[in-house]
Amino acid sequence: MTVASDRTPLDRSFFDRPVLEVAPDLLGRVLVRRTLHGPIEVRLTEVEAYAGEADPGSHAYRGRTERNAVMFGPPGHAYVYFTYGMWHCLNLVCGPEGFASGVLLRAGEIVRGAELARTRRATARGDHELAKGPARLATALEVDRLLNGTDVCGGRGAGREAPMRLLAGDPVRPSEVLRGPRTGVGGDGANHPWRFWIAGDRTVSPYRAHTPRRRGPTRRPDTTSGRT
DNA sequence: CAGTCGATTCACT
DNA sequence: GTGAATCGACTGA
Repeated sequence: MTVASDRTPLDRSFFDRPVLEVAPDLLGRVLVRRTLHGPIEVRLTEVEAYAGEADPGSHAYRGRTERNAVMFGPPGHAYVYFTYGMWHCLNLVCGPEGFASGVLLRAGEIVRGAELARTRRATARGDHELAKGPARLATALEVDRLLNGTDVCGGRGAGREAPMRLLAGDPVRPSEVLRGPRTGVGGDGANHPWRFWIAGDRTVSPYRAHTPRRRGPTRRPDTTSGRT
């Protein structure tokens, strides 16, 4: 018998803890995304922690920039970035403020609004693939840079109108949580086991090691042909 | 200011 | 398993 998911919104104190404590605690929680066409809800099954300016794998490494500014702000806000010229990824900022930590939401199970999600994720072969991967999750939830900085704890008055909220859901038992190295992270940041996922869940994305960019001859404009 | 490459995904061999 | 797609942030000169 399945216990009904707890729809109590999580408040800011949930995020105002060390990121390595928050990350595994996010598994089984439910993120509600309110779109123009209706709500989409995802039960988080895979996350990764990024731990401050000293973490070589983090966008916050080497300090604050315009892009990563949200990570340096208060916990409970969304850090959304654009990558590979076509994808968005969604993070939730953790405490303490100024430490620049965040949790990348890597995968989840769409538990409401699958039809809506499917319109943006037409190539998904099954519902379990709708949010199987960080860019897929952001796409399924219609998350883009406009949501960067969004308060997911919904301050006063933001309640029902908030574009994103995090609900208590059904946190998983520690015995169900596995951890390992972060996906796609290279260099000195590769070895920390800061990726957390729910054991045996089909919506968890496959691990991939960092793939260094193929170094080819740089194609520069051919100045030896054409008119001179 | 130009070069490099990314917390990825998809099509194809 | 390999390579392309695609653009903007970041870096170093």
